[in-house]
Amino acid sequence: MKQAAAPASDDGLKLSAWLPYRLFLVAAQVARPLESFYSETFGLSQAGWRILAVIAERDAANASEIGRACALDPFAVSRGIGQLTELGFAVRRPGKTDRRFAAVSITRSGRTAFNRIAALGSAIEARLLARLSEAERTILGSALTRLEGESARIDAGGWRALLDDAGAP
Amino acid sequence: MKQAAAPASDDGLKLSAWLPYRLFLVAAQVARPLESFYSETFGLSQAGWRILAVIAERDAANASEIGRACALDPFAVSRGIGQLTELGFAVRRPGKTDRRFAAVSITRSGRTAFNRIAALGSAIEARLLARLSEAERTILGSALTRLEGESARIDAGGWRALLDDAGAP
DNA sequence: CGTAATGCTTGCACTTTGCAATTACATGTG
DNA sequence: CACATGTAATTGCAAAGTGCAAGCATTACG
Repeated sequence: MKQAAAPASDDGLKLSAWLPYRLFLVAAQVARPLESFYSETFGLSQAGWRILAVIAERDAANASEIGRACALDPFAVSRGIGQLTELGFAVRRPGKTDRRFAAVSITRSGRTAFNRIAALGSAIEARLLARLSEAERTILGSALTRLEGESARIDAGGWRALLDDAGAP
Repeated sequence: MKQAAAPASDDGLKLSAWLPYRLFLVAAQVARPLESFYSETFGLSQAGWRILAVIAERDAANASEIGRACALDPFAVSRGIGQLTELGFAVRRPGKTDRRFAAVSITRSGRTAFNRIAALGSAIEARLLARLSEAERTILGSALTRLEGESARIDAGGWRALLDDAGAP
């Protein structure tokens, strides 16, 4: 049997031009320096950072709220919170009315850490935005809102749904 | 010591409005159905899929070219190629002139698999693009090109560089 | 030739992840 | 009021993935 180099492309999907990959690439490249900062400075994981950012803007949250807010499954949230409490960046307290929902909130030192990371994060965002015109920023913002919505629907539908409706509403 | 909920936000970084996170979110949500498709259908890993996509558009590539093309370190590339050859989706042949550079190329069945995955990928992209106007697509495309460049520079510079030049060229 | 450099692979320890089972609590039902 | 049922969160463990030192094969250079 031969099994060798087939001539050239059949389907027109070029990875480097495929929208999801391009989004991923920017996100990944930009996440790397940030990640090495918070991981070597605070020993924080990616999930830990995301959760920290979420509880920094709410003043108490339960695990499933956090999960929804930063696209993390319950396991990851639980472990992330565990890490944050170990580091002294968050506290868990049993919920007021329903004690199954533990209320997680950020501590003073958690906020300090958050602010240091956020400063870097803002610097990164500024660097990116500097490459865009005012008009482009506006359009990108509104386009992203729609893309977020659509991608959530795509995710929820699963891959089977994608093949059926090759041309459906 | 008290360590409890601090009042509210200090630094103005809202995760859900932070550009890199928004990009990541779309990319991640959209990648999930695709990933479950190729993983349950072909037993392919994420790295495997990326490499497959790369060798589908070149007709022979060495490991470091592949690595550069899809942002994977040499170890991951090596293992990914290993997986692809085990699945019969790629072949390694010693390089023509310099036999340290093994030439990796896609097989017929690899191309078949690629086309099936690419069909799904294109469907996803189409769903996303359908949410944008023609003008938006153009602008998004050109903006992404610049963001890719800038994010590569940010990545290369590391986090120390980001704090220094709070206001540099 | 022999030594160094290059491209890639492998083995092994370590970390992360996915999932079943578990705990803890709340609520509805006879 | 006991008891089944449902829900939120956690934990233990196996599987998968990752990072890195060391290895092999090959080429380049003195």
